[in-house]
Amino acid sequence: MTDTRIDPSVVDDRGRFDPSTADGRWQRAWAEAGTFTADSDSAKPKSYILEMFPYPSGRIHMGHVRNYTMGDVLARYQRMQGFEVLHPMGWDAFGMPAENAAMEKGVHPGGWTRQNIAQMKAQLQRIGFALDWTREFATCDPEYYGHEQALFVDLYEAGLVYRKESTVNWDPVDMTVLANEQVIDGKGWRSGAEVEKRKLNQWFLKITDFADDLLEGLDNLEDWPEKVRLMQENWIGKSQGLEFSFDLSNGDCVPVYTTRPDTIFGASFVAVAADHPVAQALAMNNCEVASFIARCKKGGTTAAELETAEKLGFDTEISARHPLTGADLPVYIANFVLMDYGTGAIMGVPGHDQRDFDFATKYALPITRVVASDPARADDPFAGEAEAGDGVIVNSGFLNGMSVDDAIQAVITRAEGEGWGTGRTVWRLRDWGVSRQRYWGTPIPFIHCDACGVVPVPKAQLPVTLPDDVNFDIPGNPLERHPTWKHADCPQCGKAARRETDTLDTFVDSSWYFLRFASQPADRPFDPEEVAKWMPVQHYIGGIEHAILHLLYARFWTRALAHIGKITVKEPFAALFTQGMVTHEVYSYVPENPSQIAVEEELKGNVTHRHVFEQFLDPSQVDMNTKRRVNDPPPTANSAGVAIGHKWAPQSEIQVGEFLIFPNVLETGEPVKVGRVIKMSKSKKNVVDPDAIIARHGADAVRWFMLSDSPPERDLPWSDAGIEGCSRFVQRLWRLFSAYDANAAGEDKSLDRKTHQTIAAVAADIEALGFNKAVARIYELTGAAEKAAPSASRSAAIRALVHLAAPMMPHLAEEVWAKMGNTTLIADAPWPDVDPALLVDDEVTIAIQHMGKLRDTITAPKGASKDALEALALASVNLQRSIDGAAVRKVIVVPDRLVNIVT
RNA sequence: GCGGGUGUGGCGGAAUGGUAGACGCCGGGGACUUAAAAUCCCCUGAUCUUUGAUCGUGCUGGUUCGAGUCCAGUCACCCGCACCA
Repeated sequence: MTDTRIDPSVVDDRGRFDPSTADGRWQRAWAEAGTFTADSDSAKPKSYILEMFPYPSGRIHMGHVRNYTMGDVLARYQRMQGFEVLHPMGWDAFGMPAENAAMEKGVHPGGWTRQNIAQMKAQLQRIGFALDWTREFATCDPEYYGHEQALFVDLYEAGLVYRKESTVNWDPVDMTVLANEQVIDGKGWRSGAEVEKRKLNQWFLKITDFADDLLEGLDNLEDWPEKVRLMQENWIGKSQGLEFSFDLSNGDCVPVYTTRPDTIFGASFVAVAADHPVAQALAMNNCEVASFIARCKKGGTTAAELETAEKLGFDTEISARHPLTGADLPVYIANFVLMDYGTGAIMGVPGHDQRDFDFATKYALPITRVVASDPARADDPFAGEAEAGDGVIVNSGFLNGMSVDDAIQAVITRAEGEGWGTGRTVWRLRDWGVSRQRYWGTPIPFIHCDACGVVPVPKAQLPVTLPDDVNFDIPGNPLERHPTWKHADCPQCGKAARRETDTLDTFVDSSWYFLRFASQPADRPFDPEEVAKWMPVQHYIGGIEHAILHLLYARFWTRALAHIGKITVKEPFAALFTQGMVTHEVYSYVPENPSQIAVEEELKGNVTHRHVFEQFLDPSQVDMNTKRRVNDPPPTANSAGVAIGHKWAPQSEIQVGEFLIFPNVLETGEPVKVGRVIKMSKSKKNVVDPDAIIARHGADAVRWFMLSDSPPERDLPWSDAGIEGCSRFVQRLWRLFSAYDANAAGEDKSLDRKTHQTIAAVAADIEALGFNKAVARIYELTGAAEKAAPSASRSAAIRALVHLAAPMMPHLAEEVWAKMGNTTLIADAPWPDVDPALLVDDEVTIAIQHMGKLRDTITAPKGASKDALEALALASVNLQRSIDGAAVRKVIVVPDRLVNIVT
């Protein structure tokens, strides 16, 4: 335990707690004592608490504050419970925004990133997080990405890295590859040009080698949210299906794969992808086919776009022979069939697949029912959509009457027996493409040699560092056009060769950062023994938006490193928690010109083309204080004294209690439209800057707000009233603590009970991450202690409260702790003990119901017998009035809970 | 389009199938004050014939002595969909 020798005389002793001096004082005290520096050699049990590290965008936002406050409470609580806690912080520092800033502002991505990191670190420190800053790093540090390059080479040598062609979004005007988010409505975000699909040779990681293991591992992740495990399971998408071939009328054959062989009798067409060999062959001497294929190449590459795009088909006039019925099916080239999935060709079963249904409807192809709810309904028509559900097979020869599952097996067995097809397990999961044609990322450490092919850069030459002298005046990859960087000698033959100019997906950086936090030797990525001391992460906290990609990639990367013997853990995160977003109302207005009418129509709810004129407003620009009583005349000036007169619009007023609030622009008095409560985002300007709030209310009030009210997995709506309430509570606790008297005498049994029940409940709530419930209990105990007369019990309650508040409001807790005469830090204090005898009440309230409806409540001793409770209930006047003389048919007694009389 | 989730007072929410609305915010009334701020006390789901009752957890049904909770369907919103992080 650290003796900080705090001089109690420096502690503010006036009426109010003053965060502006206290926050910094305690932040310095923790830093000087090294309170939160994790000791790998400690004999204590270890706990690794981690929140998803931030992208250094420039400013910390409320979402970060919420995320890190939750982790911080856990870290501080676990220290109080006697754990040696590792709670590190770093920066996910590579990525596109730095390059965008470079293009827009002419700054270097590295300089911009470093500056952002410095700013954001200072912001985090002002909130008083219990972080071990000695382990901080950024993924753009060559020391970090150099080790990443070494690991990438290791995986390459283990056969887990390969190259293949794959499709990217290509902007034909900017001559550059676009990220999915840079494609808006199928057009490039800068150029506005229609995006094309283009093939490039790219690097891949063999995540599919681990598909089964990643899937099975989910079963053991009991402390992960069920929904995340389900999402990952569906994403991996293991399915049993049939691969078989159609013989074509032109002599070729087309292999197809289907997960629904049970519906094979319902097939009414065959469709191939635009870049399928059959389509390509036709295009050679048919320009109609060629132009159709070119049309299919337009548009973006995302699943959502592909699946919502209009279904387009081209009838090749080739026919395919159905292997069971012998029927001739038309063969189409279709834009919704993808070469990357399965075999690049499908059998179309319109009755039982929505995409096929849409396609068949458009091209007037037959739609046959082969699955029905009941054999008698074999010829029911379709209600305008496909039926993908379960049922009984009909109109299907030897399959009739079977269940879907049995029919799948029966078709596979028959196909294998007759030799025209084979059962196959396939995965929806695809290998992970890690190539990015960008500058600001980890260079892929390979050299292309005309003689030796692709050769890894020898470990001794790592890191391959990024050149600093680059410019972003023109689009495209600066590494590609750098005058010297890409010229290197082949490590094998020594001849002139070329460096790989692709960089790694930033998801690679975040797939092993937690290992580097646990151990950071200079000469290796990590030390396996040190890693084993801390891993797996005991609590991993971050946004639900990472439910699939980041978490699956990190699970894969950890397995891959275990596979090549680098570490012993396979599963990186023992428990996962996904927190909700911080949201805020959106404020907007339409300037007086060009159209006042548009405002009024909008305010009346008649939506117009407002978006053309709509201006979003920062919450600080909006006046929410101009109000009047319902029967008062309209306001003539806003709260800043600006005349509003004709600008006042009755439709824009919001009723709150007896008042009508007129939201308006502070500076001009223009009426403001208060929109929906959505995630804080720069584009909607509904952001609240944590710094301004901390400056005004102190770190503890902000932390308290982040934990209060909303369950942590749900969205938290920011409100000024809410933060003010939190700020008041900080002062209220301070006043209560000021009333502390170490020498008070006397016992208050019921307060003792409340104190011990609260200690136990708050501990349980924190362990279950139910921070909002822990907060409510602290409010209750605070209220009870305020109302109680001075006594030893009351002093004990106040002492307990200081401990309970310590993980949540650490600055206030330290201040009070010092005022109480302690010379140690409460951050080092143990969590208070609970007396089990005080956890149970001796009296309980029993609900008395008649036919399940509450009629009365009574107080009874805990553990009273069923007979006694029944007798007490029947004695109730209210109950007897409700029964009104009817015969009692049944009495249900739930001990210590209720009695229900059934008549 | 596909996969996953959420829905309870004016607002955020609480509630092992067992008293719906704990706790907080907002609002109202009062105390203290020359006044204000701060603080403290009381009230605060709706309706009605108000010592009491009826209704009420997105919507429609079902199971149960009893449903916010379980089941079926439905609507709305949110997250993800492989190059945003």
